[in-house]
Amino acid sequence: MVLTAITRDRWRSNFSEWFDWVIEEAEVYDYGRYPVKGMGVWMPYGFQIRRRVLELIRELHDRRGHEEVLFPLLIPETLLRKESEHIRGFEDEVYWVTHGGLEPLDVKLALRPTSETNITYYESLWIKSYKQLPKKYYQIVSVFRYETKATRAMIRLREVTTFKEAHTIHDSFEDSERQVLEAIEIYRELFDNLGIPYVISRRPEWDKFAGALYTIAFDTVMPDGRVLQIGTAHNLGQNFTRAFDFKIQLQDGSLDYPWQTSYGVSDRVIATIIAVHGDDRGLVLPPHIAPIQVVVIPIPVGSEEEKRLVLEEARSISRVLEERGFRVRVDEREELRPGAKYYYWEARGVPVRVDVGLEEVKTGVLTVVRRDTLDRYKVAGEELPSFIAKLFNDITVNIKRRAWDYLLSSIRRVTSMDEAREWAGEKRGILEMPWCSREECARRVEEELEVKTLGVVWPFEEARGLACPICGRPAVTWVRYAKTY
RNA sequence: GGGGCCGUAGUCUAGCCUGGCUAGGAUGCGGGGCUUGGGCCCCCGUGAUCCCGGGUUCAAAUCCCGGCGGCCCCA
Repeated sequence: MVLTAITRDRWRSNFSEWFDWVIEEAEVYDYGRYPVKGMGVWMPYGFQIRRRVLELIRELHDRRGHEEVLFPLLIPETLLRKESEHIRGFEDEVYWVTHGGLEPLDVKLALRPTSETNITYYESLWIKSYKQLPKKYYQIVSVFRYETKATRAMIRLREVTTFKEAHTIHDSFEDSERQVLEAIEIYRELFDNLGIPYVISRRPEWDKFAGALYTIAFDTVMPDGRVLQIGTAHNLGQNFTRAFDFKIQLQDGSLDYPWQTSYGVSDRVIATIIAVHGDDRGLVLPPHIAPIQVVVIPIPVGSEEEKRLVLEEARSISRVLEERGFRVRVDEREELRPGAKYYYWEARGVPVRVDVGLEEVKTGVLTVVRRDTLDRYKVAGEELPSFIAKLFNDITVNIKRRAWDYLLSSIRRVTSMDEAREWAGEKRGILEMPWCSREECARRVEEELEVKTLGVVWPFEEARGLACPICGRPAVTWVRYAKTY
């Protein structure tokens, strides 16, 4: 009866294949069949997961005074080219609309790769005074990037269908700095809420957002040991407002360019929920975002009368749980046997299962199984709602701790290149080394270990008394490297 | 940026090298029977412009060229 230990062998050793399998098996996202590279379809079950994540994102922004807006998808070339660093960073991956019907357009139209330019244009029309600031806008939209590298479902797309981009504007540099901190707090809260572990790094100069003063990034470690960027926050300084010649009146009556920040998260948040919590049987969803939180499986055995009793009991349990606010489904399908249903709902990550057979009907004691560990419990019927509520909490805590344990065990802090080379032999996770902060040294490490620089540990951490393992100069801080997606 | 592998029912796959028969199987789906405490079994049925376009040939899923798409490795 108990062949219910969870395994994560495929999850760990064959992550790409596992990921493609799970999003299809759980009917989250149909990828690879659409006749345009890098584009996929959110299926009903996946859409519901996505919707709950978006609700959370909206709540976190709204609570802190952000206002949701919706800007046009098409950005004329003239706007996109206003800020020179910005266009240089995006130029080779922009999709262009060049025709209206058969007519070639005078001004090409970009499918937005991001919206700094058209939003700044409107801000310059709307905002005239420091009294209107700070202003915090956000939108959740599709963005397009003509990726030339291999695309992957939900992780590297040409149409990013779920891009939450926030754009803020301030009357001083200090206030924009405070805003970057708020952005970091929002993302901490978002990822903590979803049980997603992360490290925060300040990206190196050569890898910051095109047009920004600097970029703070959230990264996580995938089961295969490669690192995925899951959120970024940029201080844009006055770069865009200068480019748009956008000035406001300050308290002392003078005119100056306002300061901006922008920060974003994408489909990758959902991909990460799937990746960090899943196992060889499929999804493991945090209860608060699971479309179905409890599935009741009737086990119809015996006489017709006994089958009827079992089904009625299953329905009655479902009603009670629904009244308590749980999202419940009774799987009454007659063509599937209970075992097949277990696999079905486990693949979809339903947090809790309740089995109802003749035994349960007779004794009033129910069999409850939690998805994250597959542990079984015997629970008296009247205690079921409170038991499940507590179980949700346990599951949330357990999967978060498990994910954090994995991330923390993937970080290796070293002080010499010998140790770094040893780490590179395994190529799993994140390497942290003292750094003199010169690009030259980081580039040497990138080249020798075949990694990318994630950036310096944020918040800033002194590397007291240590030397840069490359040049031997005194180290200023700690820097992170990893193989990335 | 460079290299390699691959594309056959919804899905997975055999056949391709060595061109020729009704493109075979599994799974799924529809119907029927039997069953139901961890992916039951049996019968019948259904489903493929063999990715697209061009070429070679009496004949192309198979060989050649181009495109589109997917996966992997290296920089």
